[in-house]
Amino acid sequence: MYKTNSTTVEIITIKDIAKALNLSTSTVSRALRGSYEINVETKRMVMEYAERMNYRPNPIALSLKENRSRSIGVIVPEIANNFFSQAINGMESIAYNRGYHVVISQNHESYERELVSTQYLAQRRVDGLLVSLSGESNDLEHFKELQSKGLPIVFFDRVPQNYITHKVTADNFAGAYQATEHLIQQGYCRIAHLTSPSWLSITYERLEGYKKALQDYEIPIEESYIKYCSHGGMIAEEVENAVLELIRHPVRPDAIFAAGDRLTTSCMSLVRQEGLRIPDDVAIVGFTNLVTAHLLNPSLSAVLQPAFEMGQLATEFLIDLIERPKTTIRFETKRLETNLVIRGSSMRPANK
Amino acid sequence: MYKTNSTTVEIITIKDIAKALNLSTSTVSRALRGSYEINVETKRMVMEYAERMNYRPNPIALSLKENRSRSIGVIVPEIANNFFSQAINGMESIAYNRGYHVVISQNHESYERELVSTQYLAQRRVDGLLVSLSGESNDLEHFKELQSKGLPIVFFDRVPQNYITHKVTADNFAGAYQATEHLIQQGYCRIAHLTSPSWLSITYERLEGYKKALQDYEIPIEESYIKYCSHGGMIAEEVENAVLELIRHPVRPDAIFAAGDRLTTSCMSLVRQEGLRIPDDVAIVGFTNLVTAHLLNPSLSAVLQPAFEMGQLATEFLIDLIERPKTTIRFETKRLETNLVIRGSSMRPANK
DNA sequence: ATAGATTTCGGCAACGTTGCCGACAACGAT
DNA sequence: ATCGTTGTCGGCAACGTTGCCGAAATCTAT
Repeated sequence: MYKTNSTTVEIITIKDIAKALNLSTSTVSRALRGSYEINVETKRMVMEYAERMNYRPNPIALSLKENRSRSIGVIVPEIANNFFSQAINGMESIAYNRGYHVVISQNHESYERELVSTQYLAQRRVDGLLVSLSGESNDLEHFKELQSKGLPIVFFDRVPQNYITHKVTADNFAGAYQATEHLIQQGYCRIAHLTSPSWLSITYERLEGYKKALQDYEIPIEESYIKYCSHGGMIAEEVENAVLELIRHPVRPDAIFAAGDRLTTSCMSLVRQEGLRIPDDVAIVGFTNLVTAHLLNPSLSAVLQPAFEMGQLATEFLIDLIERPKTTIRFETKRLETNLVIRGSSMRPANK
Repeated sequence: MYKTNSTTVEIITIKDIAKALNLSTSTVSRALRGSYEINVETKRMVMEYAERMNYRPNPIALSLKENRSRSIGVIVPEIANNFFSQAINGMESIAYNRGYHVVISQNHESYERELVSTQYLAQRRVDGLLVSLSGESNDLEHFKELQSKGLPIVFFDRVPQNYITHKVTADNFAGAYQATEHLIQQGYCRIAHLTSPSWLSITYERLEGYKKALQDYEIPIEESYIKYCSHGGMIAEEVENAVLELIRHPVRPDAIFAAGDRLTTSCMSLVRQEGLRIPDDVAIVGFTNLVTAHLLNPSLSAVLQPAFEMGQLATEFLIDLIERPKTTIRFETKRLETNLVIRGSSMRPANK
């Protein structure tokens, strides 16, 4: 007895099958997709042979022919960010179920790299794009051009204002409002806001929530308490300057509401490095999905975004756009609720 | 005066250029690559027109023709892991400089998904693969088959033992030795080890380092102090059971050396949840690149891996394999030094 | 002036696949 | 017997690009 080796060593094509079975390539092709035009017996033969030889259609040839790839491109600022990696997991969960692959790309908060990633994915004929804007992107022509060519794009998290398509965000306004209100209710009244580049949607919305909470509690808005980091925390020096300016402010804030993983962690580091206690000297609430929030010293109060669900929803939107016939679509902007988790970093100190 | 619109709206191909300029596609093709066979004047004309129309060669057509894609595939267990995301950044830094794109894929510690990812990338004709094995992978036939078909593969971090190719790892043995030795020197003597699936290279090497340190200091090895989590921390219950078994051990360990982000953070959570103090009741050292390590409560002692450099090195290896003519290569296994950072979680308590 | 060399370009095929059209046989209906 | 129908299949073209071969025109050398 000898052992049959059923695993392929060479890559087999439809041509090889045709040759081996004395058929034409078109017949094999149709047999494999089960066309009614082909004799049942022939179909069986072809399918068995294909199975045995472990035939897999060449997706590149299909992409070239059909001008699509059954994959969707994702462009995020950083994968080393809990929010984004969770969102990506949500995207994968939906995409795979609907027969799409997910191609991940980073823009590293750079407009240049966002451009390059976008071009790359478009050239590889992804069927759609899921995008969270880089901190540098105010020009969106590259997206608009692709969309006008028929490439569906759905934005999530960092979405552009004047852009007509589906968008998925967290309710940044409400999240920021709750965080600020919580700080106020804990007795803090000089509340600073450390945030991302001013032109980003998330920045604006969170800022508005922050301001509204202050107004509702009749706390004057102090502009020098609001610090933008135009590189979103990618440049350590920038964050350092911002935080130090807050800490060394003539009237030092007694609380900081920080946006994003990096800003929040940097903020905590610097505050402690400067010898201040959290929350006794400065309380902190972060707009972050850090998985280690509960392990920090002190444990970090945080506004959580439903990252996984946002990824899922954005993907469902996108795939609908891809597969829906060219009906006129009413584009939606979906806001998902955030979740404020209160921990040690924002608790009212005993002596206050 | 009217505004000339220089941006393309339609995707332009070499055929379009040929038609517009009354040339053949082959001439245009050669003109664009600057072939000596083409008249300087013609070349100029073609190039100018291509530039103006924003021509970009279709990478899919090229992939089909040349059977390669100028991109390399990366398969990691999780991108939501500081070590891997840092490594990926290292990969990108090298790859882009050498004209390759990086396609990221996750296996979520599952053999099934590793298979799917591998097939996908291979079918998309990536020029090479950078792989860190899933916690479930002991069968490596899918990689061997691809390699035998000529696809270069470089493993990093979690590398297979019996597999002939380049490999890049941290010096897990030395890192574990140092961590264990440090704990011993701090006065801990019942040192447990919480680690990844037993069949992974990193598990074995770290375990050996841990054992060697114990031996060198004449501390008996207690097998019940060694806990494997065969899903690498992906399943909360598994980690919980392992940690609880340690904590509720008749002779409770006074220190835990944990491997990986998830195992370390889960371990800290559970230990504290059980009402034990770190490091007073149980000291902890993690084999992890957690960026928040210094912010944890207590700050976490950790063995750091040079993730970025590992990514770079692995990519250099891979691209060399891709581009090197079929010379007989001496495959290397490179070990990079780890870095033990000592913080609060492993300091000797005062009363000991 | 003629043969050969050089310059400059076009045609064809191929990568793997599918859509479209046409071919041919067998069949039933008139 | 003739015609249209149905069932099966093959051939060709196309997606975008490049390699190979050949062809025409011009130039060089004798």
